Amino acid sequence: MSDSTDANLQIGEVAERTGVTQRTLRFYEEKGLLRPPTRMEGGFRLYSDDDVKRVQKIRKLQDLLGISLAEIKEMVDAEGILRELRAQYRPEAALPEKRRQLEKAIEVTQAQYAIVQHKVSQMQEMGAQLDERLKLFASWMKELEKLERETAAAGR
Amino acid sequence: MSDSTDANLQIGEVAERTGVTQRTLRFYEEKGLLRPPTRMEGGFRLYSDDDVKRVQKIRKLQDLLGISLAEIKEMVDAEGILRELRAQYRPEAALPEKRRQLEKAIEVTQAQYAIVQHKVSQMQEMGAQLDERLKLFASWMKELEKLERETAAAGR
DNA sequence: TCTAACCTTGACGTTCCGGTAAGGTTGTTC
DNA sequence: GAACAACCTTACCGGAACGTCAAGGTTAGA
Repeated sequence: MSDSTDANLQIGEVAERTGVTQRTLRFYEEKGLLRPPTRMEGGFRLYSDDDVKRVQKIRKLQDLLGISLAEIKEMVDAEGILRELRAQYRPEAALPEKRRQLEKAIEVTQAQYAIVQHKVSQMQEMGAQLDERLKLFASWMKELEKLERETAAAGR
Repeated sequence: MSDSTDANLQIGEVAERTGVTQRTLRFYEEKGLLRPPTRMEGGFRLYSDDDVKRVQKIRKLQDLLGISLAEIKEMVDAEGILRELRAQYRPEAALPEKRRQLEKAIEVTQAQYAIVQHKVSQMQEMGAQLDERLKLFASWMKELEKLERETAAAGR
């Protein structure tokens, strides 16, 4: 079984895999969205596959939901809790602590779900409007073409 | 029939109706997203109902599609063309010009439609994942509660 | 006429990075 | 083992899309 936390990717590799710039990866680190990676002797950053996944998650949340990095941090931190919960499932002790973590994760996930549902319905509405408009344009275009043919025939 | 281009709203009114700040309205004007409004003698800006609608359109595009103001400008300009086409429908003259405008409007609208469809499907996928996760959380929660009850019973 | 509420134009601050500079590290080749 | 390209480091400036004062002008009502 592979330890998925072994860090062996340099920043360039991660940038390529995730489609973000090295600048962005350092920025996320600065803002606490990525844990400070381990370093080589010379100071080069070393990332793990988990880091790659985390970056991909961040980008998806940004792209689809269009929310701030601060909010995204809350969400991905909740993901971290999920991993923790799953990993040490279950030491039987510290039940109240686990319960709080789980409640927090549920809360964040529900909020995220609500945003998604809301946006989906808004966008479907928008899509319908655009579709109608395209049909209108198509009919206008036919009108125009007819007029053009008539003009051409008259001018002949 | 009311001339919808009569400008009688001050910037504060418009800000309130649209939910954006006055700063944002001035910024949109600066960037060409809103036509420079007429002014009162003292220099106060006067907006029309059409301006309000335009601002609402801009915000919706930004919020739902998360695209740049430059791209939004293209889209709302295309809307303007639509209004023009509809208004002077049809002076019979300048057909090639009209055709080009219409083609541009169709192109922009189709691009917008494609973005919407793509995002909708991505978000639906995300919604499904979140739903699954919530179910998982719910089952964990039940587990936790069972453990708590057992612990309480043993400690009694 | 005076005052509260509203507006004006700056100018600087913030978020989320992109670009570029000036220099250190790594790995390969001669 | 010295050179060299490719890769990395920190650091700082720039831009988009505004937020937030600041200092003063305008309007409408008492």
